[in-house]
Amino acid sequence: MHYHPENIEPKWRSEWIKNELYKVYNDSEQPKYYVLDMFPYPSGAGLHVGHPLGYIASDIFARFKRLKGFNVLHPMGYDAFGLPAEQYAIQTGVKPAISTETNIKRYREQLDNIGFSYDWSREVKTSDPEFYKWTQWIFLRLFNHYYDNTLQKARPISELINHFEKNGNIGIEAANSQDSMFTAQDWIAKSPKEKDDVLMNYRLAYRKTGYVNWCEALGTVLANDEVKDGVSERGGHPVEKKAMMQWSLRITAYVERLLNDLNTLEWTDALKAMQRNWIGRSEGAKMFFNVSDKAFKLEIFTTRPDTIFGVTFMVLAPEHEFVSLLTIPENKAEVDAYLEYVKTRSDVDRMSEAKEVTGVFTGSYAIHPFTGKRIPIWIGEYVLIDYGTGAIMAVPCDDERDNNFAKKFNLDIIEIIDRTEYPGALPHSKIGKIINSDFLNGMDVQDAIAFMFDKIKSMGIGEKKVNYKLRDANFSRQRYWGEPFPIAYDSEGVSNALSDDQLPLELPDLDDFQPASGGKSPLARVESWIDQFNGLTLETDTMPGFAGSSWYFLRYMDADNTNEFASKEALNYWKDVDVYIGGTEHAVGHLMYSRFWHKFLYDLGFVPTTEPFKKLINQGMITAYGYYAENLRLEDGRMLIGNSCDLANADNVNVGSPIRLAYITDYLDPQGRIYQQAFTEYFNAFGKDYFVNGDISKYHWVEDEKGEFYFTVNIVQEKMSKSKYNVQNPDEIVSRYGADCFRMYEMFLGPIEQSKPWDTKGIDGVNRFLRKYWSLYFDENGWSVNDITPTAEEYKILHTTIRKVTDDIERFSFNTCVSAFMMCVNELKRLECNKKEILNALNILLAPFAPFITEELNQLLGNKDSVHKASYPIYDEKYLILDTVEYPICVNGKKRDLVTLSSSLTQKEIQELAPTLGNVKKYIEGKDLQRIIVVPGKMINLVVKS
RNA sequence: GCCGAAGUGGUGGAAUUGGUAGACACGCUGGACUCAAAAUCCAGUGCUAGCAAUAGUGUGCGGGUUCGAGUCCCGCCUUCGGUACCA
Repeated sequence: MHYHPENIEPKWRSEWIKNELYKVYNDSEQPKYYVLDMFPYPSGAGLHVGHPLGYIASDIFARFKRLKGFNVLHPMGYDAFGLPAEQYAIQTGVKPAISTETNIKRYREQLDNIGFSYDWSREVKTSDPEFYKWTQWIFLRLFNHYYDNTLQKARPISELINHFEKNGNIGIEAANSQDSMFTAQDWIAKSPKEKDDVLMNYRLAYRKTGYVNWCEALGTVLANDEVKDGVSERGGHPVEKKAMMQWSLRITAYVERLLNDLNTLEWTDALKAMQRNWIGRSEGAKMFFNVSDKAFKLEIFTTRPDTIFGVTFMVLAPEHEFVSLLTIPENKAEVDAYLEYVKTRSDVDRMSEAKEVTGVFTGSYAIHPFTGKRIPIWIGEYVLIDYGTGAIMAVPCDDERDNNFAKKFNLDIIEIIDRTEYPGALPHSKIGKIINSDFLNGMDVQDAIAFMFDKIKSMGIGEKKVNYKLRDANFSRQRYWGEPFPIAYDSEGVSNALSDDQLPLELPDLDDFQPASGGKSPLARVESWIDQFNGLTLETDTMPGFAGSSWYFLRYMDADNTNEFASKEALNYWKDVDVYIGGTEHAVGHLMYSRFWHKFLYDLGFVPTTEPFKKLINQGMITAYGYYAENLRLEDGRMLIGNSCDLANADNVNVGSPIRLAYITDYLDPQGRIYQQAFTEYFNAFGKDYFVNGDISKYHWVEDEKGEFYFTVNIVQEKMSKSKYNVQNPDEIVSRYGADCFRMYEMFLGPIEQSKPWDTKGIDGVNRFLRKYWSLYFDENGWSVNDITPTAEEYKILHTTIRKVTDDIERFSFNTCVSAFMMCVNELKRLECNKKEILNALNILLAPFAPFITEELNQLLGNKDSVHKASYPIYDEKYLILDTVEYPICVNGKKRDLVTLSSSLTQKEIQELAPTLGNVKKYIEGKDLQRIIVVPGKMINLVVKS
């Protein structure tokens, strides 16, 4: 009898489905446990070996918890809205709904192959109207609430309107996007459109014109976390700042709670740090500067009010609203030219090149609040419009950027900090003594900061203020494949929320997915859809990918509910996610938005917890090796330069940048076969095919004096992705070795939170283990398990393994679990142990890792019920105790000898006994024995002075 | 630059609170079985010296604390991840 997974696995797969083995009920008496995976985007490439890493870990954990007696919710679904499906539709005409369905089917097959214990009756798809009905429903609640800063809670917008009618906005402490005051009379006098505009300043989901990340290539706006290094996360297209009317979510209202509640979470420090970083809290002061000959004041934010006497100029962001007001006629031409120049620069330009200092003088002056001096007001792109107030007071002596700016444009620099008494202090650090600063002279920097907070407050020119890097989340996408906004506008442009019974507002069926003119979504062309609510015009933007993913984990709790997103009972029973497993790539996007939505739903009384994910495990990426040729020279001496990521811009790439190796399909050889030859040689060296993802003719050829062909190879680890053609498919491994082997091998690779390159060279070891495990149950005559009572040694092996595996699963150390199983089986094999009591317990122990082989053996062992419904074995200390223990004898920490002692001896007894032992005596004879250190079970250490 | 994580054999990695470093596996070497191969099994395998027992040495580098340091402290180096004209 040999181990044949291909005979075992399909059988149990269908058996489990038939018996609804993994169905979970909400009315259990058992304690609940919620184990969740970050649901995948069903891409056309299918699952690769990286996806299941986290899924396998969570599946093992879920199965373990089930065997431990918990009612475990372990669901799966699909983040089914998104750009790739729509891009695909534009290219091929296949409708996103269709391609998404196809991809989901494929994902499901692949997932089923691996033997996950998901309760598929709770499956969710964010693109399903029955699901996005509730996404829209939550959006409407966000739209209809504002954030009360005093209560630190979301409140209905109707309360705010009541207040406006009685008192205007006087006495309102709310998160808002403006702070001009109005009275009750002002409010009543406003037109509906004006009222709508005012309310937009308070709503948690609101519309405003702002500078957004516009991606021309994708034809849509992106959120900050969807932009990486100045290009779009999806596709790597350039992104520019553009002023547009957009929906936003007021996540900044929750910023303090999002920051403080991090302390309550069992997340890694790294991840919490990322979130803190993204939130970017900094304490400082806002200050107002009078402007010469102008009625308005200029507001700035600074963390260093102590440096006020070092201020020699001011700088505004180019987009600042005062730019035109402050530009004097003589400087207008120059300023306009500068603004024009700034407009042409994308984010990549601003980031990539060496920091070049640019700016222009407006011609206006601010007045220094203490010295009364005139301070020139400049415009510079290093000041960002969306941080602080978009304007700064420049202190060139103590800020590197201000310093560079001052040097470039010959502006004054006044030294105001003396660090000579603090030799270790770095320049620009908050350490030193203030000089040249009137009443601040001689003060310590820290004291001066505190002093200035009070000073500016008492003078009425400013006050303490906390600033954040976190911005409100851009929530509009000019795309088709997303949730439509349940918002319609009247002829005045006043926004109207649809009523709950009009939900879901479904996407219309479409044939043409090209963006509509004016940077609008394809929906803008579908008049019948836009005008379906008589007289009103529907919003044509759709929600971004993170809309559905911000709350999907709640839907699993009660996935079929048609009256609520989930019932109160379900929400109160399952509460929150106990363990959430997923990649770090969602550290600041999905995880931040989910926390925000969850807190909002908590404020409204829908969910019982303030945080959605108690514990978070970050699985590392499974990477692939990427082979890049560097300095690839051809036989005629010319050098091939290029960069696979952006072939269109290959001309701009520097010599030496890596080129992705490519197998050329439509190779345009400019001269002859020689180039073809060069590539072929390279590829043969690796015995693999590579594909070029662009047109070879766009590479740039450079002359070189040497007539040799050579290259250097750079091997890097990189993300698996379809675009890199390095995807490893799990199905091949499963069909060759079986799902059990695949699961255990992925766990055996190393700690789950670590990134590691995919490599199959160790898989035989795991396969050998499974065969060895199987062979414990059989001999040459077949089934050989017997009922003989196990020996003490056999019990010891079993119980050591139970203890090790139980502890290691709890701390998500699955690779060491696999090692423990291997060691256990090796030992049992050595003892030729085929006793039922041992094997039955071991089989349950192994079940979470290898569900198929254990289920088969469980049946052969004569157990009627599934092994996945068994009770997890508990280890018993009594089996771990040995009669004798071999102690190493160490002298001053160095191992010298061994001594065998009874295991019943206490630490103290050994300490007293040790000097009398013969083989200890010889080490202490003639020496000065200071003391004896006994580590029970580990060692006896003699501390001697020689 | 700043924040975070990590550096251990030829390789992946183990060592849970400071206590025999290298578990478990891959690979490699030798052997058994076989006409042969595959598979399987047995033995060896950090490095240096030695036929060997054994001795010395050894967890990125340099110091320190300790009877004892991969683990703790101080100062560096390297790699990876995040982030950046954030005032």
